[in-house]
Amino acid sequence: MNNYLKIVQKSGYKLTKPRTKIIKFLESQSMPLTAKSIYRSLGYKIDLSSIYRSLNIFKKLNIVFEEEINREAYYYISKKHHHHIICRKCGYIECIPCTSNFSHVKNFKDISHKLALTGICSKCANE
Amino acid sequence: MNNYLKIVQKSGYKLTKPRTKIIKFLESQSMPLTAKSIYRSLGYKIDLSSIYRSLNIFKKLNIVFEEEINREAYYYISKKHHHHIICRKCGYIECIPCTSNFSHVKNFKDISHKLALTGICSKCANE
DNA sequence: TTTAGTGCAAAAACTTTGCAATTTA
DNA sequence: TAAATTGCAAAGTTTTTGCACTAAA
Repeated sequence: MNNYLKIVQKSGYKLTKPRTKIIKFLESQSMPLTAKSIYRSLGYKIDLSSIYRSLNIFKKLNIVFEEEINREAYYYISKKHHHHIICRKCGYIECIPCTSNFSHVKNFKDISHKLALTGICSKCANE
Repeated sequence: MNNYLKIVQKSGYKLTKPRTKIIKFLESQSMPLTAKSIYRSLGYKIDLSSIYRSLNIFKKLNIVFEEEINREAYYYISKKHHHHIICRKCGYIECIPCTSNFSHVKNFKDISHKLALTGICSKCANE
């Protein structure tokens, strides 16, 4: 069985149809998406509140990662946390590997971070 | 006159009492604050919508910088952009200088970034 | 005096929650 | 069959907006 689904099940959560559909859909996507766009992509069949509930569980399990863009949460499924840069003009997105673990920050343990990157992509810059 | 106030005025904005109060208050604070906590700190006398409007102007003028924590906007006044790390247990905040300009990210120009850092402070870690 | 800014009330947008009905294990 | 999960409706938050009144230049 799909690895992510196994993680859900082994963590004591039930493997329901909505959860399975959300995970399979996220696996087919390479870029971060809002809860609403997942809702739309799944044909409005799974309730938005259930999507949020599932995503919150997946976040806890480190299956799904969240980033914030303009005060909106975007979600992506991945084995490892990374970052994205978004074009402020056209919305084009690229992945950026995560380079820093912030180990240079003293006085704090268990540091987690979110990076919101925006810019103007080369296509838009040449227009 | 206060430097920040001068910038507001020279940029063509009127130097109103609410704007002056917000700037002076932010100058007295060393850590980022939400709009609501500014509202509260100013005795609920300046309307929350005016606080948001002012902050949005100050952001444009690069007087005030914004960061997002748990989908909430935090604002701080500063000559230069920097970062903050917040303790997930007690809320204690420390400043972190900004080290990367993301010039290694190719394909994008005019890159701007927001970093949301959380961790467990040494005090909470020893409890 | 003219224009910009404020306060108020209401709206908009995103996310969470309570609860009865349904599904999983 | 017991317990967890879903859908629905409603509420909660944060942020924005329209408009008449007020204040700054």
